[in-house]
Parts: sequence; C-alpha cells; structure tokens
Amino acid sequence: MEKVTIYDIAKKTGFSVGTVSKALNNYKGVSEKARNAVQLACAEMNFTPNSTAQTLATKKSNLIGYVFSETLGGGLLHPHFVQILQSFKTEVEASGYDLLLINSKTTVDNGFYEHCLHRQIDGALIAIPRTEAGRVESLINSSIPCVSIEDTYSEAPSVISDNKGGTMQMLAHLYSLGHRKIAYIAAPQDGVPGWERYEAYLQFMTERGLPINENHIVFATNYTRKAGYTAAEKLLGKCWEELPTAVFSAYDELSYAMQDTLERRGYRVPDEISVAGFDDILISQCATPKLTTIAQNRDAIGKLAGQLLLRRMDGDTSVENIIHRIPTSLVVRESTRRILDQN
Amino acid sequence: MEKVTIYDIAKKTGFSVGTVSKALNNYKGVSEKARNAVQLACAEMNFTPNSTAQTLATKKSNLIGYVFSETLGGGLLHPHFVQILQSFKTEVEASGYDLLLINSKTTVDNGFYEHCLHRQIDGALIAIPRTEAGRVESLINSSIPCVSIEDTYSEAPSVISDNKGGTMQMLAHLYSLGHRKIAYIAAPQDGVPGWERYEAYLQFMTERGLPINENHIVFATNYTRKAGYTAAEKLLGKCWEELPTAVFSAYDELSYAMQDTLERRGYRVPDEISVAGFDDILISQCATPKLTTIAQNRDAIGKLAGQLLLRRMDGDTSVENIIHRIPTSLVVRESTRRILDQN
DNA sequence: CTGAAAGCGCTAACAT
DNA sequence: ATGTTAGCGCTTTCAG
Repeated sequence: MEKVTIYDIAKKTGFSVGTVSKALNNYKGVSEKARNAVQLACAEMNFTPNSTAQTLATKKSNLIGYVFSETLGGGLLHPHFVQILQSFKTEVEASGYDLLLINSKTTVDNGFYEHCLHRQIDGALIAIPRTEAGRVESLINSSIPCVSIEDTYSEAPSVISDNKGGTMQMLAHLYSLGHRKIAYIAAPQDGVPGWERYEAYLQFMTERGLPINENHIVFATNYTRKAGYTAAEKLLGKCWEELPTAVFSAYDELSYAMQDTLERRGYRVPDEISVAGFDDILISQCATPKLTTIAQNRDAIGKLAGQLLLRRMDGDTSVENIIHRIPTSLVVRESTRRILDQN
Repeated sequence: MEKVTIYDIAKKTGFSVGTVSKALNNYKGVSEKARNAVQLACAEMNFTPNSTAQTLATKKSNLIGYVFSETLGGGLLHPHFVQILQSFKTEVEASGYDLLLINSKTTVDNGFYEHCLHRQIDGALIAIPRTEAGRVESLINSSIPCVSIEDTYSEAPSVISDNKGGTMQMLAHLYSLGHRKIAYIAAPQDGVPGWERYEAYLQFMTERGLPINENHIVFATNYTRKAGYTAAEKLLGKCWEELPTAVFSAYDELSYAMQDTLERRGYRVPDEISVAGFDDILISQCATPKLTTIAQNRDAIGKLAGQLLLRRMDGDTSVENIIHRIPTSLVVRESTRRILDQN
C-alpha cells in the first residue's frame, strides 16, 4: 500500500482514470454513483494524489517560494521577517499553497529566478534588500507573480511599514515631551528602511525649525547590537560638548546598546536622557528601562502581502506595482520622559 | 524564451533528448563534442531543468519537509526551532535539498503523512511535541526517512539537548555557591524536555541528600512569560514560610517572570535570592540582572539532524533510531551568586 | 556513443 | 456520463 495511483482506484471501481480524475476534482459530468464509488475506494486504499504529476500536467504547483537573503543576519533568524512570514503563510495556506524556502546561497551558479523556474513555483514572496537587488532582477521581471516585503521594487507590489510616519510619530512624541536636542543613530543607508527613517528625521527637524547638528547624528554600520555599541561610543565622543536630551535610533538593537552605554557612563535613562527605538522587537520589552519604540504591524504586512500575491496568481490584473504602506504605532514605555530643566 | 525544455536544446544541437539528458546529468557514454554542444546550447537558451518532471521520472524530489506544529506558540515563531532549522538547512542544502514547510493546520482532513506523500518529499525533519504524537505516527512509521528534534520517537532518530545533564550542571553550580534550598519551577509535563528536566531536579536533590520540599516546587502551565508570572505568584504564595535561596526554572521565560516578580516584591536578585533559567534565549541576556542559564547548542542539533537525515536518505542503514544527546553549557551571568548568610 | 521509445501519475481534450 | 488517448518534461532501458 505504498504507492496507490488513480489507476489503482480506477481498476478497483471499474471506472476509467478519466472519470476518476473528474470525480476527484469535482467536475460536472460525473454520476453520483461514480463519485461515491471513487470516494469510497480512495478512502479504502488511502489514496493521496501525487502533486508532482498534477503539477506537470496542469503547470500549477500550488507552491509559493519565500525568496530571501541570508546576508545581514536576515533570513529566518530575523524575528521581524519570521513574523511576517508566519502571517503570510496563514493567509496563503488557506488557499492550498505550501511554502518553499528559496535562498540559493549555495547554488552559486543559479540565481533566484532559475531556482523558482526549476521548482515551478506559482508565486514568490521576496525579502531581498536593495543591496542585492541584482539577484532578484530577473525574477521580478519574469512572469512569476511576486510581492516584496523587505524593500521596494518598481516591478512588483511591495508591502512595507510606513517608516516615515513612524519616525514622525516618535519625533512628535519626543517633541511633545519638550525635547529639542534630539540625536539620531541612523541605520545603514543601504536600503529603504534606513533611508526613509533618516530622511524623515531630517525633515522633521527642518519642519520644526530645529538645527540639524552634525555632532548629533551618527551612522551604524549594520543592524546588530555590536554596531550599536560602536555607534553609541561614536555619538558620545562627538556630542559631549552639547549633550542631546534624547537619542532616537532607527532600530531597537541600536537603542538597546545606546541605553546600556549611557547607563555604564553614569547617565540615568530616562531622567537625564531619553532613548527611543524603532521596531518593537522582543528585547525592547526586556530592556531596563523598557524601551519606548515604534511598533511595526507585521501581521498586517504578511497578511496583505499574501492577499496581493493570491490575487496576482489568480490573474487579477488590477493589482498594481505600488508600495503599500502599513501604519506603525507608537509604544510608550519607560525610556522616554518629559524634559525637566531646559537650559 | 519562457519555457525551454530539453527538446528545444535537442533540436538546437541536433542530438536526441536522451543524449541531452545524459550530458546534463554527467553520464558516462557521451562524447566530448555532444557534451560541449549541449552545455553551450543550455547557456544560450537559458535552460533550467524542470524539477517536477525530474521528480516524476526519478521519484526523487530533492525536497525535505519541515513538519511542525503551530500550537504551543511553536512553529516558526519560536526562536529555538528557527535556529535549529537554520543550521539544519545549511547542512542539507549543501547537498542540493530545498526545504518545504509542512504544517497541515488548515488541511484538517489530511494528515502530515498524506501531505508528505502528496509532495513526494525525500525526507522530513519533525518538530512535533509528544502531545500531538498521533499526528505524526503514520509519517514516522512510513518509508519516508525522518529525524525528530522536538521530542523523541522510537521509530526515528532524534536529536535533542541533554536536558538531564543541563539541569545537573545548573544545580551543581547553585550547590557550589552554597545553595541548599533550591526551588524549582517546572515546565508543563507534557513532553520530553519538561519531564527530563523535572526528573533531573528530583534526582539531584535526592542524590545530594537535600529535602524535596513540596512548597518549593511549582508547575507552569505552558512555556510563556504569562504562565511564568502565574507560577511565580503561586510559588511565593506557597513558600513564604521558608524562602528558598535560589529558584531554578525549566525555561528562561519562566525565570524572567520570576525575577521580575521578586524585584516587584522587593527582593533583590541575586543578593537575596538567586534565579536561574534554562535555554539561553535572547531575553536572558537583556534581563536585569542578566540571567544565569543553560545554553542549548542549537547549531549542533540542526547540523547533526541534517547529517543523520542525509545519511538515511542515502540509504545508509547504519543510522539507528536512537536518541542523540547534544551537550548543554552553563552560562553564568549575574542572577546567581554565592549565598551570604546561612541560617 | 547515440537514438527511439516507454513510462512516471495525472489532466484534459476528444470520442463514444 | 464515461472511456480513450495524448501530452506535461525528463529519465532510462534497450537497440543500434
């Protein structure tokens, strides 16, 4: 009973494979009698259709590829993407799709597009940073439906947090607490999140007529805590003459490092200096004091990405290659507070 | 240039599809001339073999299923499994396998085995807790090679941390610091990790001649922080007459909640009471004070699981259905300290 | 060394 | 309503 095919159940029921196939796929021209006989036989023989054969015959695999990069510590290990993926998965598997992990790190000679073609996937969720845009170019320009979440591409719809809005939310929060000297630890300027957040900072400061102090801006080399410590040291080395009253970072890990560095140097957070982050990753709730940050709605991102991809795969041509912005939300915890004395 | 098959390159080169196939698969009986012609044509026409057709013909999909459950907040969202999966993936993709996510939460009528059969996977990595053992029974008993990581099954090799050893490591550490009244917050007794850690605690206490105090033992209902707070309250409610000098939990989240609860009640950790955890998840480094815990070697687990599965899929019959224990390591941070005054 | 042809399991015309 | 048959793209005997 290892491999039972529709031929087996055709033989058992006395009907032809064609009829069996039709019955199995709920086609119209099949008698009640045949349908029942087929169902019974399938149950008895424990028949499971072979998706490989189905795919070969129909050119539909019911497979969605999750195309991602493992550089930047991204990929599966980054909770941000995993959470989006989870939500995406829930959305698409309700329509019968399975998820295939595709990151041809090893298959050097073959790119993402070839890999996708090879596996006959019906669509792809792409999480590739701009720095590796070249790797997904052929895929995005192919006829395989795609949706992007990590970065934005003009050839596919993308779903991404409202980085600008989120940055503005936090800055408005700090401003309302009386902060005017707001330092900024920027994320690396190698992709949309880093760019947009930094630009929003500059815009906010300009709009409110606050001076943009070069000594209050520093760039982290990546999104790790280690880079955060380096950036924190650098910032403190630059701004000791005129300390900011608040430090806002483009990513929670950077804020965490900043917070820790400040405490070690004897500054009290938030009494002497406020610290704010972006992302609301798990550690922000565990930090001491708990970090005020901007939360991304990852479930919404995954869900919308799933819906868009499903529509594309269904041939819905009304899905445009535009950027969908998912609103963020301000999470006020303990690392920010009203400024006490202004000098 | 959308779909190029070996027929196309056969036509272009003038050779037959058989020869083309042989050349592509590096078979013996193919002339240098034919081989070169085929390679050239493939490159020019951007040929990518169709894995679906290959699978149908060879019955080998080069697909490995990651079979997991989404209950218990497990699945992709649990960093523990994701890290193991990452390591596993690195191991198997070096051999040309792709990973397919399989968790038939939605496909209620079809179980894991049917799902795997449907997709023709070559092997499966199973992360299913004992509480759902029935769902993987048919899969594990089938001819599909399997390796288990979340729980142990007698029908497949499993790779799992040395829970007993780890528990003993921590208890020995606490003992060496002078602790004798060691309370224990057990994980739910619904699976191997929970069982083994709890049993090891009992064994250690017995071996060292320490009394097993019912008021110093409490069971968490699950692995979440919330359950941890409940357990912490329960423990403090039971043991106020005779406080333990140390509290050891079967999981870091539980320890985190314990630590937080103690601080809120005015106890200083570790000065008045030591707290220890198990797992070394991310938050343990962020807790205040940083948590002393037992680290699991997830990379080693994933790697070994991958190696075992590869061997099984290669038909290596020397791979036994045994439990492979991966050593843990004691990570001493700031939440445990030598006991000061013994009464 | 190369070509022809059968077959993998299923679907989808096309007949009947 | 049911049966027949030709593919889907590739591998693999088996001849030549």
